[in-house]
Amino acid sequence: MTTLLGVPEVVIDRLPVYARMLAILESQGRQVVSSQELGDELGVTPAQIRKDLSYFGRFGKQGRGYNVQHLTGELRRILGLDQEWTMVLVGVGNLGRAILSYRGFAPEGFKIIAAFDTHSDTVGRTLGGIRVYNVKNLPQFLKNSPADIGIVAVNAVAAQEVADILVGCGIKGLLNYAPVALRVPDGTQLKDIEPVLALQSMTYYLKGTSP
Amino acid sequence: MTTLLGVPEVVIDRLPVYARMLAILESQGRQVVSSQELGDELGVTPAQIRKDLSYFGRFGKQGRGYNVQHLTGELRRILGLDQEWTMVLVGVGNLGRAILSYRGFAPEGFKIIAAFDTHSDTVGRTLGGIRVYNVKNLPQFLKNSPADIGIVAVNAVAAQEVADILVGCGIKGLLNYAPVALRVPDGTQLKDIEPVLALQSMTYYLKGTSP
DNA sequence: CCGTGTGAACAAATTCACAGCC
DNA sequence: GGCTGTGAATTTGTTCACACGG
Repeated sequence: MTTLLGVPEVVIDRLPVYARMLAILESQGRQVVSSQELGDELGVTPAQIRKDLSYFGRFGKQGRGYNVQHLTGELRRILGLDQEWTMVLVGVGNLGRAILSYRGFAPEGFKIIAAFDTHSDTVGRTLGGIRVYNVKNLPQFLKNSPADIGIVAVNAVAAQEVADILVGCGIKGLLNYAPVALRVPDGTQLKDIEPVLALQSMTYYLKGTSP
Repeated sequence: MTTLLGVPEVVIDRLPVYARMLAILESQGRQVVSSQELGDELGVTPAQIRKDLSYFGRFGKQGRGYNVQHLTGELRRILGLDQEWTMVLVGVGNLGRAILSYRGFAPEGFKIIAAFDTHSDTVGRTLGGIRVYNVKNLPQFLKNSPADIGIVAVNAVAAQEVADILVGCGIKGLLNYAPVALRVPDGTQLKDIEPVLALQSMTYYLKGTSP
């Protein structure tokens, strides 16, 4: 038992992992799963799964485990995945175009509704079914069609400025692909996608290994 | 003072962030920086920076701070960024092609030397300057040209099989773009790039916000 | 029995606070 | 006076272990 606020962020970060595995089990027709089995699949201790879930309620049955379908639904509800989320993309260079053509967002309910750039050669085009507008029109656009999340896909130099614009338009969640530490106000969610940082910490452990 | 092993992983994960900021300061001609200033830039407490650095040595001067150029070099050496790292990519679909054309790896010393797929229409082609081979030839290729890191860019279903092949060929580091929890043996480094998981935990905090 | 839910015990990480040196 | 480096204190997170219900 814990208040709705005050759930550690690490716990929130693990819930989507559980939800994803549960969805797989559900698609396989699995009815029930124990924290032990789920932990084995994910490389996590059963105690951690039970403790994480206990922040939100009592979803299991002693002696049996968790009903897969029910728990999947509960987690999706807790995470807010029972609704569709709208996103705008800023930066339609190489990286931005790759994000526009990425097929992984839509099936999970994340929908890019528009893209923005400054280059006159991309503005006005339609890429991957998404219209590209001049970034000047971003505030106006968001006034008419509010979006939940902004994707920052510009270079490192422009990223902070773009983040500030998005935040200024009322966007409360940023997914940042630019290799820079963005500063956002309290209450704004920021998640970084940083393959280079991931590699740069990995190499610390690879140093001792035979090449 | 601490042994070379036993540095917490969270610390290792922060070092590249420090190194990146220091490189920016260095390029601006900055000579000296304090933990306070560095922390302000990155949104991190000065105490954390000092404690993190203290695992590896004494790099600062009391009353002054850290020599930017020296500390940058030390961090790059600690992380193993003073050498070039070679990578092979497996999976040349939409996502794989985006990774091949990503311009962020090379300047940091991460070089993709070959790509692999099963589809006969991509095998044999050259994309972004990288030759695409049949995945059957992966073990043979790595025997001749060992690589440090494997990039997994296949779909979720094939990802574990690909990971097993790479690990079987002696690869000790995996960068996984597939939306699945891979299982790798102890001693193998695994880093996941998971934009969807990032979004799915972000929505927990966005739920309470006005749309 | 089995497996959850959970307080208690433990471990890890962060922050404090200050001695010591520039 | 300013700022590092670091033990100690504190906070945060994980694991244990067992009472209880199915």
